[in-house]
Amino acid sequence: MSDLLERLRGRGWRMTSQRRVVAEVLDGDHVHLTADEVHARAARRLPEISRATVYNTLGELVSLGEVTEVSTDGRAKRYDPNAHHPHQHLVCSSCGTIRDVHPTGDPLVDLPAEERFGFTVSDVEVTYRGLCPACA
Amino acid sequence: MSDLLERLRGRGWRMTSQRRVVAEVLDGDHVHLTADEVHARAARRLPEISRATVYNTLGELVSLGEVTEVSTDGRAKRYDPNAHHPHQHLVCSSCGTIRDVHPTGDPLVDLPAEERFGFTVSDVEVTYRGLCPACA
DNA sequence: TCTTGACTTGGACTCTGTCCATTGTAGGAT
DNA sequence: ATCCTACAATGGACAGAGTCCAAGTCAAGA
Repeated sequence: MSDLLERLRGRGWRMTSQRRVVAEVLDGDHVHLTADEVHARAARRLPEISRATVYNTLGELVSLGEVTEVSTDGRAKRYDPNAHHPHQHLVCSSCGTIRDVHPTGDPLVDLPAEERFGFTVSDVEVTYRGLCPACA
Repeated sequence: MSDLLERLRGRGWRMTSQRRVVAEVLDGDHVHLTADEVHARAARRLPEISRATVYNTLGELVSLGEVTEVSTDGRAKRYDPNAHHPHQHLVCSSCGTIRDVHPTGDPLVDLPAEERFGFTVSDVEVTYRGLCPACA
C-alpha cells in the first residue's frame, strides 16, 4: 500500500488528502468498485470529497497504469487495483459479481497475423460469463 | 436479409415498418453501430421513428439472439448483426473502430476448474486492443 | 513564511438509456 | 372488406454515469 503512495509521490504527484484516501480505498481489498462506490467509501473518511475529484484521481491512476478500468456490462465502469498481476475476469450474468481468474495460455498468440488487419495489437481482455454459485 | 425478417415473423413478431427498417439497417453492412447511429440511419428512411422504438427493437433482437450487444469502451453499446458466426473483436484504442476477428483455440478450455469458483461458465468474450493502421 | 501552480469543489451540462401514458396499427376474426 | 384488440410506437420526462469549468484552496519548493 504505502508502496503505491511512494510510487505516486515518486512520479511527481502532489499528495493531497483526497488522493491519499482514494488510493487507500482502492488498495483496501481487491474488489472491483465503481467510481461512485469509491466515492462513497472515500467520503466515509473525508466527507467533503467531491465526485469530480474521485473521477479525476481514478483517471490519473489508470493513466499511470496503477489501476485498470473494467467495463463488463455497459453500465458503470469498475476499477481494478490488481493491475500489476495479469489476470482476466469472470462475471456473473445475474448479479454482476466479478472475480479475477488466471486462464492458461495466451490469447495474443491465438490471433494470427492475417486476422490483425494491420493493427498493432498490444493488449487482450478476456471476460468469462456465467452464473455464480449463489445465482445458479 | 429477408431471412432475418422471415425468422422474426416466424417467431410471432408483428411486422411493423419501424421494425423492418431497424432490421434492414443492421443487416446493411456488418459494422458495429451504436443505438443512436441505428436510429439516425433508420430515420433516413422513416423520419418519424422514435429513439425509444429503436432501443426496444434492438433489445428484442438481442433477446432473440439475432444481434449481439458489444460494450467495448464503457460508452455507448454497439450492436453486432453477425450473431450467427462466432467471432471476437479487435478494437482501435484511438478511434474506436471495431473489426470482427477469428482467433484460433477456445479460451473456454483455458479456464481450469479450480479457476471457476463454482460458476457455471457459459460464454467468453475476447477483446483485442491496439492501434489501427490509420491511427498508428 | 510566501508564492504559485497544481488540485479540489460543486453545480451545470452531456450522453446514453429507461419509463410511461397516450395514440396508432397489424393482422386475425367476422 | 371491415372491425377489434392486443401489441407496438411515440415523445417527453426522468435517471445514471461521467465531464467540464470558473472560482477557491493548498502542498511543497524557494
